[in-house]
Order: sequence, then C-alpha cells, then structure tokens
Amino acid sequence: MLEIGRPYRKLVLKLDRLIGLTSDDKALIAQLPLAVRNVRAHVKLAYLPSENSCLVVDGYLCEYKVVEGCGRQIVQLHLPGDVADLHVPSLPGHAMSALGPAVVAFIPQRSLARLFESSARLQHAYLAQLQLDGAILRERVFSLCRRDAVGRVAHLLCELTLRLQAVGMALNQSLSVPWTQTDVADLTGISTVHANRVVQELRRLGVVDWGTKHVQIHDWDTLVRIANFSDAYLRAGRRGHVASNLDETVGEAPPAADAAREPALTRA
Amino acid sequence: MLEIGRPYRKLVLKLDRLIGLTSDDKALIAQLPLAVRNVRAHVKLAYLPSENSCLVVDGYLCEYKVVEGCGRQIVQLHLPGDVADLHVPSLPGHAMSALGPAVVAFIPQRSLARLFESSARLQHAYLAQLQLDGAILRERVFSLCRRDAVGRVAHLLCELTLRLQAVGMALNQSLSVPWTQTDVADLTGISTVHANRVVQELRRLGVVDWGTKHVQIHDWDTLVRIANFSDAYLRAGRRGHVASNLDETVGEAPPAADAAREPALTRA
DNA sequence: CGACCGATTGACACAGCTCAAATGAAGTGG
DNA sequence: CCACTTCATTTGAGCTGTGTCAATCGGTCG
Repeated sequence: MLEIGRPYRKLVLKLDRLIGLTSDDKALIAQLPLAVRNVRAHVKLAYLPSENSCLVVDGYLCEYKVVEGCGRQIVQLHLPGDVADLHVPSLPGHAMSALGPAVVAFIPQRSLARLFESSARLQHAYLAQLQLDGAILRERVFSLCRRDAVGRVAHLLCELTLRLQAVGMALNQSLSVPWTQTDVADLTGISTVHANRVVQELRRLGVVDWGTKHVQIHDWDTLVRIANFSDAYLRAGRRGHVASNLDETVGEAPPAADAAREPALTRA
Repeated sequence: MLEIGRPYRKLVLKLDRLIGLTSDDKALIAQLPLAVRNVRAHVKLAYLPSENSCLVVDGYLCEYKVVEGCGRQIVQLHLPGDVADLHVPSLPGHAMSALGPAVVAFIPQRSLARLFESSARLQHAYLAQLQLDGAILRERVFSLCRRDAVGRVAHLLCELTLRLQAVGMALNQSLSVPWTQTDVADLTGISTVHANRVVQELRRLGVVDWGTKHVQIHDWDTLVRIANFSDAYLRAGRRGHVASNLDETVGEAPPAADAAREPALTRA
C-alpha cells in the first residue's frame, strides 16, 4: 500500500496549507530531482555530509540518539511530507532510521537551495516549516515534563492524527502505525513494559483500537481530554497566524501611540 | 552590572563563531534599529503579532507554558545573543518572560527581513541559528527522557556554560544565574523540592558553588560526567560542520560510483 | 519444528512527588 | 531599629507512577 506516484504530493499539500503556494511554486517542487527508495525499519540512513535532504513519502522516519549500553531515544519524528535534514544525524551517537517500512526520497541540498533562490515564497514556506518543527519539539518538551505516561501516548496519537490529516492521510481517524511498543516507548520516554500497560489502558477505556500496524481512534474527545491536547501549536508558522490570547494583556494601558510601536510589558 | 553598550555585540560574536561574518555583515547588524529595555522577572513580554523580535542583551529569557491550575513549564531558554521570536508566545497558554533581571532589545521583524535580503550570509546565519536551536531542543528531549534529576541539572549547567562562553561570558566557569530554585525546577521538569535536593547534592559533591545569583563550577570534569555531556550538538548548524561518526558506516560497501551520488543505507 | 521477536503479565524497588512546616533573607513601613 | 510581610530555601515523611527483572505466550519465518 506504499505510495509510489507523485512523491512530492504530501509536501505540496502541507506547504500549501501552511502558507499557500502558487501553481508556479508547485511546479517548481514537482521538478525537484528525487531519488525514491524503500527503507525497512532499523536500517540506518547514512548521509553524505550536507549533500542530501530526505523527503518522507510514506511511513515514518525518526532521529534517535543511542543510549549508552543499549537502547535508543527518539528525539524527532518525521511524517510523510516532512523533509528531514540528513546531516543532522551526523552528530555522534545520533542516527536516523525508519519506524516500520517507509518510502523516502533523497533530494540534493543544492537543488533545494536553488529552489529557494527561485521562489521567495517557497523559502518562506521552508522557514515556516522550521518554525512548526520547533513548536512541535517544544510541545514535546512540555509533554515529557507535565504529562504522565498515558497522557503522553494519547498526546502523541492526537498530534499524529492532525499531522497526518494535514497531508491527506488518517481520514476518519484511522492511522497506519506500524510501530512496535518499543518504538512507542522510545518516542514517549517510558519503558517498553509500561508502554504496553498504557496501550492496554487506552484500549480498556475504549478510546482506541490499537492493532499491530493500525490504530483506529474511536473516541476523539476522550483522547483529547486524556492528552490535554490543543492543536494550536500545530498552526505555528502559518501565514496570517495571529495571537489568539491577546486578551491576556487586555486591561493594560490601552494601546497608546508609543505602545503601538513596541511590545508592551505586562505584570504577570 | 547589566550591559548597556553595543547591545548587538553578543549576537555578532555568536553568529561569527557559527558561520563567520564579514565586516560588512557586522556593520549591517550594528545598524539594526533597537529599542533596548530593562525587564524584571515575572514580567510578561507581550507582542504585537509578528511585529518584533527580541534580542537578549543580558540575562535570560524563557518561553513557558502555563500549567492548568498553577505553575508553568519552561519550554525554551534564551541566552544573551539569542533572538527570540516574540510571536511564538502568541500561542494560547504560552508566554515569554525573563528569569531574573534582563536587558532585551526589540527589533522590528521588518528590519530583520530587510537585513536578510541585503546579505545572504546573514540569512544563512539565521538558518544556522534555527538549526542550532533545534539541536538544543532535541538534546533537551533526550535529557528529559534519559537523565535523572541530577543529570538534568548538571547538563543544564554544562550547556549554559558553553553557550555563555560562545558569547564571551562565563569565563573561568563562573555563571551569573539569578534564578530561583523554582526556575530550575521549571526548566528541568522536576519539582521545586527536588530541585533543592539536587542543588544540595551538587554542592555536596563539590562540583559547584551554587549561590543565590551565581554558580561557580569547581569540577568541570565531574560535572560533565554526571551530566553525560557532550558538546557536539552545540556545533550543529556550524559552517563546515561535517559528520564525525562516519566511521560507523565504514566497512560497508566502499563508496561505489552510485553510492557516491546518494546516501547509503546501513543495516543497524 | 525450532528460533526469534513482540506482546503480555506479575512482583518488587525506587526516584521523585506531594503535603506540611520551619527557617532564612530581603524589603517595607512605622 | 524594630515588627511585619513576603518570598526563597530547606527539611521531613509518606505515597505513587514507572522502572527493572523475569517469565510466559503467541505469531512468523525459514
């Protein structure tokens, strides 16, 4: 069921949704030279330093750090439509591999650079994407600090669903998740044993149907409640993204002439 | 002791160290319009959406997320020389404030945009900076998953030291740290009570002298060992940054003609 | 059929949390 | 210069979510 045609489709979908693309932009992306490859789980993606980026076409890619002794910790998860920087894992102890079978497309960084030179909008999209990745990472930090194991896994599912839907997948909340429970553990910072208990708990609550390679979400609202999920951070970097909590500073000095020119300071 | 002159000095230092700047670049940065302000702790930095960025001149800025009920979780820490995006905290529940007294400079984003148009190298520096921030966040994720409380705090100190030294501060490992132990707790994802116990443990081991507003590191090597610290990730985004673990793929098929053109896949 | 990997279960240990209270330090007003 | 407040640090004592260890079970593949 792995997609082979139009490998850039999801990337275009995502960027279009993020900041909007012209048809010229889309054509430019479609012309990128891609070397499409199938990757199996546990196969390390090597890199020729800084020479290629890696577009996820289908499946999941993760950057992980090897833990001394054994095991790994996944520090970032890439979904279809994401562009992973292959030179990041050139850090010692870091590596990149697929979770479950995946399809990727290698793109010469030089081609990407040329792409950005030819379209300021696409460059902007790239920046927006970077910002979004940052927002996702920060939410992850929050998750690790303030959510318990069940909350973390639930949050992961919520995020996954929305990110997949942003590239036209996971419609009717049915996710392809060809991960082992060890993968889930490495993603959420819990032990394998506990990951199992969490999965069972989510099943018991009837919020998900968690199969070997598939997750069907039955009760989105409850899942969101368990995860304490809010999708706001997934909109970071979006065009026309405006503050939605400006009310917090309401009651302060009304925007006087100079207050309008520089940020206000608000007593917490 | 707060610095008032040449507010962009640390930024220039950092970018120069990161990718190298020409004197033209430095002059461009020096010409940026800055609105310098003193900020006290617990004062929220408000934002006019997307209108300003915020250069940390002295002290620390943090982005945090409010925890339901009470408390906050710090998701990102900005040091002198860092440029914080003021529109990030426009996410609901997010905010930005200083840890201890700080000096910041507001920069209109429009000016930054113009800056990048006039110098491709500076734009590149900005990207490198974004990448570095990402690497720091990913290391933080790792820390939260795989280091115990003492390790996390030790790692925070190590990172702090190197990042400060990159902007000419913290020479001879004496750090200005005007934080409360609650701040440390919010940074590392532990409770205030436990933060106290960790600080005491570090003192007891004789690795640091942790005063109210200052930390003096006495035994760097031990601190590094406790933190399991490696500074590699702090070099992410650097110019000429090359893979240092290429040896891992040594022994694979020698770089054949086509292997040289696209990344290799290595059995983990 | 045997080997292997992932899922599952149970028993136990402990790092770190919570609650609660005492102590210390810094500032404020009289 | 002294009460008084406020905030940060410190200490103690249980409690609990997760980790660890160790089996068992089930499916898959050669």
